[in-house]
Formats: sequence, C-alpha cells, structure tokens
Amino acid sequence: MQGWKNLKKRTLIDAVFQVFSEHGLDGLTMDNVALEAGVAKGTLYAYFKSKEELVKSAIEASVAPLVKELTELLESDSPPDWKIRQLTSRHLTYFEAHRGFFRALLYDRQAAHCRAKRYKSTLYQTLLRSTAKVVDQGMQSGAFRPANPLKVASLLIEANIAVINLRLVNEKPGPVKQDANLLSDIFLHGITRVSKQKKET
Amino acid sequence: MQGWKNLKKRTLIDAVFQVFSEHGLDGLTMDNVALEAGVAKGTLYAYFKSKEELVKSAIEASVAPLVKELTELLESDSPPDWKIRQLTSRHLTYFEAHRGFFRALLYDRQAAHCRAKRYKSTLYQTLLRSTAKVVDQGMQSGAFRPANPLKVASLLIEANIAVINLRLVNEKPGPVKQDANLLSDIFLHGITRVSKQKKET
Amino acid sequence: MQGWKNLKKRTLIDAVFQVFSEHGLDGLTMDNVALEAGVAKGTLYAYFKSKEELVKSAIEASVAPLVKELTELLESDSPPDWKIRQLTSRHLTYFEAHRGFFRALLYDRQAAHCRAKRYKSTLYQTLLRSTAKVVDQGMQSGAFRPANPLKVASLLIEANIAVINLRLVNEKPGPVKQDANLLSDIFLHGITRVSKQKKET
Amino acid sequence: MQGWKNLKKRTLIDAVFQVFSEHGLDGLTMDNVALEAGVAKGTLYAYFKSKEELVKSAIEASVAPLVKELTELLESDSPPDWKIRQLTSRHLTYFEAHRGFFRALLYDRQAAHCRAKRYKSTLYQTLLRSTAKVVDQGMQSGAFRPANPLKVASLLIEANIAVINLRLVNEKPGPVKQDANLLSDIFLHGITRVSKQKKET
DNA sequence: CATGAATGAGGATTCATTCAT
DNA sequence: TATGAATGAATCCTCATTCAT
Repeated sequence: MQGWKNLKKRTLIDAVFQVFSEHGLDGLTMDNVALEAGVAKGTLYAYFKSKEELVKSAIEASVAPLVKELTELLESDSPPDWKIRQLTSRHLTYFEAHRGFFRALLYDRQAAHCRAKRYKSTLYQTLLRSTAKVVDQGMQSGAFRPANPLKVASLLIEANIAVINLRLVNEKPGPVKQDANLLSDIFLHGITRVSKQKKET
Repeated sequence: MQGWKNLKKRTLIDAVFQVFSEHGLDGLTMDNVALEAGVAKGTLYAYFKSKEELVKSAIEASVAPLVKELTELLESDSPPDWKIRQLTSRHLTYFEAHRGFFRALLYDRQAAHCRAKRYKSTLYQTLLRSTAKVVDQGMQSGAFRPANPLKVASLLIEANIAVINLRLVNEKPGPVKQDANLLSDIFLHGITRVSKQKKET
Repeated sequence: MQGWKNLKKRTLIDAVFQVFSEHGLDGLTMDNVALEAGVAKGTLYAYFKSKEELVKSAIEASVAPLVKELTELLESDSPPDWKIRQLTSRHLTYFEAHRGFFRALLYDRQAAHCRAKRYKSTLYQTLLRSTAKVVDQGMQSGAFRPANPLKVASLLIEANIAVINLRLVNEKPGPVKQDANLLSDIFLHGITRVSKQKKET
Repeated sequence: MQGWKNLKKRTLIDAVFQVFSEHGLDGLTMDNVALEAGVAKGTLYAYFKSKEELVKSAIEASVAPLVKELTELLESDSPPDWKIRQLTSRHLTYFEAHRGFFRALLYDRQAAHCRAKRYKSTLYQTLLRSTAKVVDQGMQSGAFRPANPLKVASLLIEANIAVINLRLVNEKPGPVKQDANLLSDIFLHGITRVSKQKKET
C-alpha cells in the first residue's frame, strides 16, 4: 500500500511538472494539476496536505537525482580539485538539460519560497556537507588554503546556482563547458595572474 | 509640481517598504500600502498605473543608491583588485543595512519576476558594464588573467548576490567583513594554495 | 448530470430575472445574483464563465419561448395577413406579460449590448427569416405588393419592438389589443384612406 | 455672462462628442472629457451637476437640430402624406450623416437611460406633437383613416427609429432613399395589394 | 470660476480548501 | 479512497464626485 501510494504521488508530481511547463507561472492551479493528472481536485488533498506541500514535493523530486549524482561524485575517490571541476560542470549541465522546467521555476512564488527554504532543505544540506567535506580534504592535504570549509562550500554552490540563473534567463547562453571552466578556474585559482604557478593535473 | 509629485511617490514607495518589511510576502496588498501611507486606495493609482509598477518602482528605488555608489567606486582611480575588494565589501554591507526589506523581497513573487528581469534592467547593466571595464583594465595591465571580461564581471556580481542571499536567509550571518574578504580572496586568488605568490598591495 | 447542471443554470438565471426586476439597472451585481440564488459568489463562475455570459444566457432564455411560439405560428397553415396580425398581437402580449423584466432590460448596459447584437443572434435571425417567408408567400399569392421580403419583415418586427418599448416606458399603456390592431392595420393597409377597398377575410 | 456660460457649455459638450467618437463606450469618463476639453475635472461640475446631466445635454444638443428641422417641415404648408414622406426621409438621412456618433450611442448605458427618457424629453414631445398634428390634419381632410393621432404619430416615429437602429447596426445598409421609401409606402398604404387605388400626387 | 489631488464605495474575478456522498 | 460542487475570503482596479486652495 505504501508503495502504491508513492506511485500515485509520483503521478501527481509529474502532473505538476507538466502543468508547470505548459501553462507556466499562473497556470499552476490545483484545478489544472488535477485535470492533468486525471483525478478529482479533492483527491490531491488525499495525498498532499496543501498546495504548498505538493509543489515542495515536486521541486524536491526534481532536484533529488542531481543531488544524488553529485553526492556520489563528491564521495568518490579523486583529487579535490577534480571533484570541484566536475561538480560545477555537472551542476550546470543538469539544469541545462531541464531548462524549460527550471526556467518557469524562476518566476514562481512558491518556488521563491522554496528557493529560500532551500538552505534548510535536507537535499541542499546533504550536498553542502558533501562539498564541504571535499573542500576540507583539500585543505587538509595542503592543496587548498585554510578557510571555513562550510562557507567556502556554500560560496561555490551558490556561485554555481548564480551562473545557472544567469544561463536560464539568457536566451542563448553559449556552451556549458565554457562557463563551467571559467567558474572552476576562478574558484580554484582566482582571477589574478600569477607569474609561475603549478596547474592541477 | 513635478518635484512634489516625486516626493509623494517616494512616500508611497516608503509605505511599500514598510508594509513589505512588516507583513512580508502576502501582506503586500494595495489596501495595506494605502493604509500604511495614510491615503485612499485610489490615490495609489493616481501615481502608479498598477501594483506591478508600484512594486517595480520600489525595488528600483531600493537598489538605485547602491548602484550609484558602486559605479562611482568603479570609475574612481585605484588599482582593479582594490576596487573589486571594495565592490564586494560595499555590496554586502548595503544589503546588510537593509536586511528587513531585502529579506522580504526574497520571498515575493513580483520580486521574483523582477529578479529575473534584473539582468535586463538598466541599473544592473550599468553596474555590470562598469565592473567589466575594471576587470578589463586588470587584464590589460597584466594583473588579471585573460578571459571574457563581461562573463567574469557577471560571475563576480552574481557571486556577491549569492552570498548576500545566503546572509539574508541566515538568522545570524556573522560579520560582513569576514564574508567579503573570503569572497574577494577566492575571486582574486582562488581556493588553491600557491607556494610562492605575490599579494596585492 | 447534464440535465441537472442545466437545471441549476436555470435556477441561477431565474435569480438574474428576480434581481433585475427588483433592483433594476445597477442592482444586477454578481453579489446580488448569488445572494438571490442562495449560493456563493464563486458558484456562479462554476456555471458561467463571466457576468457577461450569465446575462447573455438570461436574455436568451427570456426570449427563446417567444421566438419558439412565433416561429410555430408563422409556419402554421393560415393566410399571411392573419399570421401577421397574430404575430404582432402575440409579440406585444408576451412582453406585456413580462413587463417587469423587460422594462429593467431597457435600462441595462449589457442589455444594450445585446440589443445591438440582437440583429445577429440566431433567435432573431430565425424569427426574421420565418417572417420573411410569410411575407414572401403573401407576395407570391398576390395578396401583398412586391418588395424585398427581408426588409419588410425587419420593418415589421422592429415596428413591433418599437411599440413594445413605447408600452414598457409608459406607465399605463392601455389594452394590448388596441395597439396590436392599430399596428397591424397600418402595416397591412397603411394610414391612407381608400375609397373602395376589400378587407381581408 | 449667460451667453458666455453657454459657449463654455457648448465646448464641454463638444468634448463629449469627441471622446465618445474616439474612445467609444467605456472611454467616456469625466477624466477623458476634461482632458479633451482642456479643463480640470472639477470644472465640469461647475457647469453640469453630474455626468448624467452632461451626457443628457450632449445627446439633446445632438438631436436638437434634427427636431428643429423636422418641426419646421411639419409646420410648413404641404399635404400630410408628402410631409410624412419627408419626415421619414430626413430622419433617416440625419442619422446616416452622423453614423459614428449615434452608433457609439447605441451601446452606452447612459444613453440607454436617455433613450428611455426620450419619451419624456421636450424635444421628443415637440416632434411627437407636431407629427400628431399632421396626422390629425390628414384625418380631418379625409386623406387618412380615423385613429388616435398621437398613437399613430408615435408609431411612425418609432418605426423610423427602429429602421435607423437597423441601419446603424448594419455595416452596409444600402441607400437611405430606398429604406425611406419602403417605410413611407408601408406606413401610408400598407403592404396589402389593392386592385384599384389612387396614388398620392 | 478653476483646479486637480484625494476619495472610497463598489464590482468582477480567482482559487485553495472543504465536505457530503 | 475518490469525487467535484460549493465556498467565500481576498485582490486588483475604476471612476464619479468632492473640496481646499
């Protein structure tokens, strides 16, 4: 029963995605979601306490795969700087692959709510902590300069998100790789030119 | 007459700030704004065509002084890296000084709209171009590594905003200086430790 | 289900009539209609997309029975001049029987809209064509003088409506029969006296 | 002072016409009229007690020349049937010449109000009485059949107005003369064919 | 007489949520 | 569980009218 319930929930969440992508911002009403899902309006409330919860679930569901992927990456066995380059690259790529949905998300109020809540969400915290661990490893190994790892990790992730926003808003944002590289380069080495410097492998 | 009208507009905009800060997200109704401003609802429409225009004006008004300050800074006669440190520092400080308002802003839908539009707003573009010029100067002088100045400038500003958001969401975000320094350090020199390196003056 | 929905629609439309007759001109607000119907304001919008549609439906509903009756009359098997006398007589009688409603209608703006649209409404066109056919039959049989049947039919119907309006505005308009006879007489024989003339049977 | 006041009133009324023709139905606000007239909104109230009075005055002013013309015609020295043919013809022609304005008028609420009030307006009464006198003369002279002259006059004028409405609503109503003749013919002689009949000179 | 800023009652419409079946 | 009709608070916006200057 639990599994079946989750399956149904998933159906409803998919309807949220669909409605969101099709009707955008203001079209995301409970009526439309119910219509899209092929159920009665009241049924939505059998699975989700409120619209807010439904939308929150939908957003979490949409970000979960990314966080899973990134967490695995960060916990793999590789040098910190490589992990960070990969983190940025995949982060940008993921959103690029779901432009339509996330673009609509940018404009939504509930989403704004959730964006703010993001900092407290488990998924975000998971990602943040994994990243912080990598940063810490880099500092421990002497590869990175000493600093508050959590702050640095926040900064990196937020910088990623900022660039993602920039790309989502921009109609033709150019190749992902380029932005990802620029971001990684600056995060790792800064914008300042250094006479003689060892590059990472 | 024109001046007086603008003065009145300013009063109404201040009411927007007040209501926004006090009642937050959903409390920003025309009724509330009128109540706060001590005028009739209809009066608002004598000065602003619609709610959207009123809110837009309020947001622009709230950011304009900052942009003015930063632009002056960026056009002053100082080394690029110093300018960039100052830019970040003042940027963070300004938002810290208006926490209540900008925090509420984070959650608003009209604001989300404007946040997305931000990239196209004149003010944002002004700031972006000024920053890009400074970055370009740094590159010309050999202080910075070669890259697309506009992209780098975007990245810097967005990173600033990201940290600001982080601080707004956080209840006790700690001293501004610390975050500003961390951000500047990473932007200028990266997180990677370098054996022998010249610091900026 | 469909039938039930129509029944409910009818209830709401009746409320429109009631409100219209009681409060007249400016009293026809969605609030009043909902109040009269004993439902919530929102319920109205579950059955009618907008106020305009509701009012339009009400007007059509109010005129439909008349058009049905007249059309049947016009398609029956009787001499044209008798049909025309009947047409005028019943037309006037019908409106006399619904004075309150149609009188209010005279003053309404939506109604003015619909009055103008009347000429394009299906019901009006139906009635017009039926009448024209009768006129044409009269001409074919030599009873009527040759002319454009559609124009003549329009003229007759409009004359009816004009007299109806006259009666609606007048507080004590006198007996229907008298006006109906005068109108028919003039339409059939004109105001000019003729020395020797055959009356219709 | 009185003359000057009337001049000013005329200016304001002209503004009503202008606004009505340009912005139609919903654009006829006191703001727009004041704007068009180049005066302050409050000034309108120095000359007219209310919007209703202003609009009423405008409509009366627009119809006055017609009534004057028709009254002169009806009081001239000619046979009744000729007068009636002229009445219809000029009535239709006048409205044809002011299509734009009167067409907009059709849709207006205040106008609906005034249309209803028309039956009590002095101008309408003037015209009605003049027409009734002509009808009566026709009856006295034996040219017309006996009937209530006032009723017959009403009927004629209303029939005229009905045809005018029909023409105003219709995009391409065809030549005025044709409709005017048809109307006169039917009013004078009826639709019924008569074997041997003397035509009017 | 003229101004025009201010008023505020009033109206149409939306939509998350409930509950009886 | 599922339904979907009903709810009604909440919101934006209009515009005729007033009145202090």
